[in-house]
Amino acid sequence: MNKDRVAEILSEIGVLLELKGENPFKTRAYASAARTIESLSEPLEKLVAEERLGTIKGIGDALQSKITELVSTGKLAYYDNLKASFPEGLLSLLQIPGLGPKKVKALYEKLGITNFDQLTESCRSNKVAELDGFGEKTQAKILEGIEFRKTYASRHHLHAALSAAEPILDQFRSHPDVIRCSTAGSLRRSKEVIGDIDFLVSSKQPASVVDFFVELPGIMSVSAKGETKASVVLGDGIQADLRVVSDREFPFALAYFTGSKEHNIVMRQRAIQRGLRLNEYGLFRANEETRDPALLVPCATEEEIFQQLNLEYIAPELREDHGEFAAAEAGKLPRLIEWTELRGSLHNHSNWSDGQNTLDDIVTHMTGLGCEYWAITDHSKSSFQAHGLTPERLRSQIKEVRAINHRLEGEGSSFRLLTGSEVDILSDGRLDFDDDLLVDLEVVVASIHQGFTQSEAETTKRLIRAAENPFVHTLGHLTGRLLLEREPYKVNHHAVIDACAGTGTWIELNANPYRFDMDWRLWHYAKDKGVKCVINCDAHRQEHAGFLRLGAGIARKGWLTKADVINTLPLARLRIELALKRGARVK
DNA sequence: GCCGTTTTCGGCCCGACTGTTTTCAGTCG
Repeated sequence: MNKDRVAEILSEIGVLLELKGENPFKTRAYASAARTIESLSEPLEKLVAEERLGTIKGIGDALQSKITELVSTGKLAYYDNLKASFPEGLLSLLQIPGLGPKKVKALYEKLGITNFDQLTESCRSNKVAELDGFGEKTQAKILEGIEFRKTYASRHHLHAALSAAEPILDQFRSHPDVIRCSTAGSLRRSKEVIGDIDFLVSSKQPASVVDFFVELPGIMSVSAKGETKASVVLGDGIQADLRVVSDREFPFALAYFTGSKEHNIVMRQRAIQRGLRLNEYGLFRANEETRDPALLVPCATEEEIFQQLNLEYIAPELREDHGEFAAAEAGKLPRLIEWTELRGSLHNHSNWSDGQNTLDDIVTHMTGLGCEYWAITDHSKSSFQAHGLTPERLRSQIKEVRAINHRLEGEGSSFRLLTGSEVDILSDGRLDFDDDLLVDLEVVVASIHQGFTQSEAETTKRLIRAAENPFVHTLGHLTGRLLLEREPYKVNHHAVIDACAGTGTWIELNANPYRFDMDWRLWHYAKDKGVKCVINCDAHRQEHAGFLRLGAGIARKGWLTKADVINTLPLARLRIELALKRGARVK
């Protein structure tokens, strides 16, 4: 039983207790313990074995004994009994907007509703509207929610949310009543998957801005609209929320709505410890909730709020309560990488395998973007589905790349293509090409493309074996996950990272927004082990060069700096590192 | 269920909006 599964069970216990109508603080204790366990940096088994669980904040006697039971026996009687007291599927009803634990409880107890079909049926026959606390509108909203859920996913890839948000932000920027504006929430924190888009605006005319927002073209429906906030559904099914505040309140509201929730809780607690109150309206010298301007500690920017709480400025990407407070207090926050520091991508495809563009097109486009280099790493022969290259075709591609580089040199261009391969890691961990071919390539990325069903131990062993090949520079997309589509294959990340630390092998941060693989939560560990990151586009068409920006956002979430990322190096230095990686093990 | 320089009980982050109510509970972020 791994820690993710333990966290999942604790979090589910929290929800089930809510459905039971338990003390909300008790349910919160389970939810908070789940988050704590999920973000542990050392193995849960070790903590349990050494009986150190109780030393973790938020885990007391009761949770310690439950987690110990889970980890050592793989089961938890308390959870099994609790789960058995509710019908299967009841929890899924919570996914409908407007339905929380209390309403789901009422639907279950009064009407015996346990699934979507029964709920639809009861709404259609008007039974739901007759319940206490429900009404016509609630009933209609539930039906709408069920329908919406069928049509659209409730969560979205980062690039989809960004492309929907940026034009709207531009509209706000040019609106005369808007003073300052920003996105907030998970989008601003650069989370890999976004639930909804949050906009924050400061204005002296909030009503005018709210009206403007709900009237924007491309808005499908308006779900809520008040004096200072509104919720809409955009054309592509993404929900967007707007909040309008005064300009004095803007930095406080920005910090508040950027979150994360966990981060905010700590911020508030820090304020309370200093005899202050922090909310979305300000930081106040008071012991109770207030909005009294006379008590305000004025802050013009987010930076000043952090200062008042004796913290270094914490970048939005780090606001997950994953150690940022300890570092900010000690003045030890890293200077995070900027996407403009990236100079090229070391894992990309061309029309030689499954990419769209010719080598010449790639040169023109990437030169135009200001890149210094671009590695061509088409698939290897076992990836039939992707027209993987045979050794012969790869040899001719190497010749063509060299010819192009020769031509570029003659033209006085400093841009270079790099020869390479995304070589398949076969089921037993061997590579799809022999070493005598790999040695002739400048860049080798090794990735898994088949055999997803192997056990965690087998896949881990496979990756480690690939990492140990001296000609491999980088392990590509470690888990093969496709966000919101395909589960990652099971990998013991820590073991793979440890192995890479030993061999000097780099790990890819695949910047394709469907992948963002390796996950940001693991980079801090990799960085501490001295493992370098390569932020790769895995580009299959030239527009994918834009993924570099997204990848840098994810790298920032992983606490990475310019020095941690190989492809911030200028070409000459990169070539030295590419050679050193091999030279360290090959004479 | 957790926690403690307010310490073994009594707190636990808190405000906006909606819908159902007629003063507030539930949901959401």
